[in-house]
Amino acid sequence: MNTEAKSRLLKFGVKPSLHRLAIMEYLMSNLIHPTADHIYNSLFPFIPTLSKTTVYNILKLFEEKKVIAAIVIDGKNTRYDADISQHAHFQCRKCGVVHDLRLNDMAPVTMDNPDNLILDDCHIYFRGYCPDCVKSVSR
Amino acid sequence: MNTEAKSRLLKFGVKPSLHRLAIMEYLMSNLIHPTADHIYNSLFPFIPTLSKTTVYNILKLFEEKKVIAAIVIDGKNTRYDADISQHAHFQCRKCGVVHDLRLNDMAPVTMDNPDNLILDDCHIYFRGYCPDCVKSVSR
DNA sequence: CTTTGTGCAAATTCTTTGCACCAAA
DNA sequence: TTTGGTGCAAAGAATTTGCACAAAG
Repeated sequence: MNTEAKSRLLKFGVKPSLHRLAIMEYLMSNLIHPTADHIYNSLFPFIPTLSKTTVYNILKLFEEKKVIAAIVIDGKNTRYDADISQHAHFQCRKCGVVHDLRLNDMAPVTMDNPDNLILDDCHIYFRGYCPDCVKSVSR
Repeated sequence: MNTEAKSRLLKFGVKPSLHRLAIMEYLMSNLIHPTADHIYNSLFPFIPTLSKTTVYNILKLFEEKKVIAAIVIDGKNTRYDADISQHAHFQCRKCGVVHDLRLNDMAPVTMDNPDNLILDDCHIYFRGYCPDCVKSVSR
């Protein structure tokens, strides 16, 4: 059911076209931090009229409206996450998979902000190796 | 004087060629998180034989040897930082400038790591607007 | 010599843009 | 009938690769 996807879009002021709903629903039910390419390839079999430009357009719109979060870790592919709660990410240097990590017990943090920067959002990510990959890597 | 640059390279097991020294020295005295392009353009006038490929080669080598840190925030340009102490970054959404931010009083952090991921490094960055840019942005 | 560093040009990859068409309000 | 969503092809930008030459030990 894409009623959840629909209300999510409406909540953030995004008009729910069929393609937008499909992508939103895909993101909500596949919290694997997919790339634009991944999303396109997954949906194309079911929506043969879908174009990659549209996927990029829609992801950009979603990000601007803050419906989803864009995750940039390796500078190669931008990944997308329908889970916009505050959490950290991990990416394996070898296979590239991205996992969620939830930090516990983080004390209130203060920081010097001598330049009076306006801070919008905070991203935390770790890099390393997943158990499968670490075996096959000479480190 | 590039004696600091030289000892830095030797410390991390990088043979100090002239180009490597020049780039290392540039990074150590310009903690502005430059891009590969920025480094190339800054050094080219003084080293006319320098090629961009070499800049990329050397930066990649430095990063692998952990002489410097690569900073990926916007997925557009990788930036490089000779300051490898643990600190956070800020990038302005408008002008793209990157600043350092130092977090104080962070309590020991625990996290669930159900997948037994091997965590190598941690990056923290904020996005927002610098004081100059926030004026000219309708938000 | 043999290894390593460098450089040119071409290729690759991800993403954006220009523009035209189509659908909905 | 005006706005906005979509799609194709081309452009763009950052980085990598293949290969050849040069330098160093």
